[in-house]
Amino acid sequence: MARVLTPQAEDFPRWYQDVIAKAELAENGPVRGSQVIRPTGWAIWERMVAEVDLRIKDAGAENASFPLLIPQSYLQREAEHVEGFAPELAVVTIGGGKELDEPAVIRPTSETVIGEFMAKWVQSYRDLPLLLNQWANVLRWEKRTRLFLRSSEFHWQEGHTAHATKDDARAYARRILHDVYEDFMVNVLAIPVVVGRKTVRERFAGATDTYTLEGLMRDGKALQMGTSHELGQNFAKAFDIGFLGGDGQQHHAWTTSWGVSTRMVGGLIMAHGDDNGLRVPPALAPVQAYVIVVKDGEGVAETAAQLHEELKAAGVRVKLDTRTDIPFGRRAVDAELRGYPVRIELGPRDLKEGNVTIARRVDGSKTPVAVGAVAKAVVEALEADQKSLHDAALAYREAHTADAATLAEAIEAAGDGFARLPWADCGVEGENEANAKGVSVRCLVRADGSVPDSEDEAGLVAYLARSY
RNA sequence: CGGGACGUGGCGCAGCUUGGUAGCGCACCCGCUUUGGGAGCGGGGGGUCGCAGGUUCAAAUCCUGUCGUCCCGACCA
Repeated sequence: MARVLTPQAEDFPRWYQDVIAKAELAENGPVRGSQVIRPTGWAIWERMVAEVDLRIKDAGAENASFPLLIPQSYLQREAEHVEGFAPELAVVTIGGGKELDEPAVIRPTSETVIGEFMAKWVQSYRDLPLLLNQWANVLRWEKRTRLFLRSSEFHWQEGHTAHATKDDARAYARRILHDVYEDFMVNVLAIPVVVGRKTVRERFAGATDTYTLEGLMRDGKALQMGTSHELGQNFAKAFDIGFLGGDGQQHHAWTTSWGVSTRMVGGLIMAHGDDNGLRVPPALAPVQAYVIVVKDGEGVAETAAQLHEELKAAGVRVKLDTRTDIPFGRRAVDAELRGYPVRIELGPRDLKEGNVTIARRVDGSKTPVAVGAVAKAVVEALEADQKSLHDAALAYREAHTADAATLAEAIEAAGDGFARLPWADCGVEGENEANAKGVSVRCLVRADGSVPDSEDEAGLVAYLARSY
């Protein structure tokens, strides 16, 4: 077979670009750092949106929409926040041909505008918690961009909540972290993640606590797949989000923010993809089953249409391909590039036996199945492949996670995956030293794997890795 | 923003050293033959060589600048 993609082992970054180009997921836009997400890529994102949105609503948050343009002065109200974002802001200074009295920044994130409105909407402790989310695009003038992983403009979901107490805010930030993000990543994306706490150095600008979910890509580098922050009372004070408590006193609210972005598409590609292209977990896949007519013949088109309907009725997301004017090999390779989990191949040869061929993307297997048994076989295959994709990713991560006794050892081990090192043996100095060598502390976790309340807790373990 | 590489039809590249006005593979269109892993043969369309200057009778080839892309590093979802 002709070589379609650069093999991962030969040049991983090149492989990544090849997959995106050949599977027609996305390409660069005309302005540097911008990206065009093509239908195949956007369909994947839409599925992510659907699954995450469902979980966000289960967690009680409501969707709303806030403006793209934010008065520049808003950003300046929270000292660390401005400092963190100032270098990457795009600022609109002219509108309708006239210089604006106050420049407006294109949102890099919406803590500030949303804070302004929360202040209006929250008066009493009875107005809390206020649980908001918006699906939006944001813009950060990135210096070095990569499709999906880091583009200037990207799409995401940003949740913003206000609570009466610190404990309630913390509980909610953690709830999102586990019940929305971790659940989605593990059960839908089939990507095992290390869930932990960011060090002060890696914390979000303006947050008091930042939590993260770190995935391991097939080149041994870590990817931050999502974050959830406790903002303490920083933004509440800056925007005067105050409320009258049951005690008759005025209090500042405690706020949180949390987000996942189109970066997850990049994570999906790099966590599961192989030398034949993308492998999309069935639970996520926009196209789970691909009915493909290999060759025309007696009753072939009819059976294909019938299977298409049957699978649809069985709740499978299915696509029918009857384009016999395009060689079969090309269509099969395309389907593999796009990572469709299951292909149902049929032509005269199969039908003569009363069979079709079920080809599975995960392991490349092909099995003849009786026409009448297709729906059941497909559903079973989808379920099994969801699991095997996850198990393979988990096995990969375990094989690429090393326990290190010293910082030097950890930096060495981080060349090929996660290195675990007691935080006590690393510390801020160790973190700086590792950073100088291209290795960062991805997060801190407790010995039992749970998420710490503070980085000063005893017995914490640091996960170090090279990262995207 | 620092270091390196590179910009030539949609994609991948050759041509540049030794200036003379553009070529190959894939893709695309038409026809026939094909169709069980990116089909074969024949015919055809498409680029002025990232952009802007300069040198020259003449520039894809030389010089300057600029923009962009990719890789590595500093910063981020």
